[in-house]
Amino acid sequence: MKQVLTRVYSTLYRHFGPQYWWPADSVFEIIIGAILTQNTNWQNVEMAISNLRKAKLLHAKKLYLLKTKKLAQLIRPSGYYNIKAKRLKCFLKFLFNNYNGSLSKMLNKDLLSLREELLSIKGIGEETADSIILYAAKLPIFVVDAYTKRFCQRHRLTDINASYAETQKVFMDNLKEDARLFNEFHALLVRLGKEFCLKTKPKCKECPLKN
DNA sequence: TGCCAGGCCGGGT
DNA sequence: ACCCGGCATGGC
Repeated sequence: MKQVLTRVYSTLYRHFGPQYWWPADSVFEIIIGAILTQNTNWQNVEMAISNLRKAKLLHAKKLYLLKTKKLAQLIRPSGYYNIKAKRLKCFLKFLFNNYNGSLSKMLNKDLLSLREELLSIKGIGEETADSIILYAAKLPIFVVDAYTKRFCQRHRLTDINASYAETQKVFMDNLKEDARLFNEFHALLVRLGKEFCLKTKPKCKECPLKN
């Protein structure tokens, strides 16, 4: 298994090169994006974030003070905008109630404590929490998303209905515990997924892993 | 034009 | 402990 993963990683890296994830200008933007991208095309998320940027609202305090209704309208292109506005507000309430709005204070703790805290916030599940831990806090946890699961299922690294935790374990038990590696590997799987074999209807013609 | 996208929650078995 | 419906836009 270790060798399989190593070969997959090096093949993808050779093919695509570094992905420079997470695509965002700030830690705050990473977290907002992580919530907005739940079951949503990243292109739509970019439109929503662009709206916030144009309105100069990409700051914790500003969003914290913004009415939920107004926030919902701004993030409309990301879909599920009512529920996502509530989720963003829920996160911001947590941030201000517990850390006086300081992201660095919130993120500056050990991985398991941070994960537990994030999961206690309504609207933040395992993937969103792990994305924040890996890409915002830069701590070594492997992010499992739809592409990651499909990858593991189709390559028989897990069984067909493996849980989030089981899928995550495949990577974490067989790779060096290294945030930089986890970052690049997950980003490469998403890149592969968007372009080739990990869509719900796979198009594997030119998949880099074909051999 | 219908289907899909970088999930999560709440209520029901 | 799982399973399912609901949430919604924009792109192809």
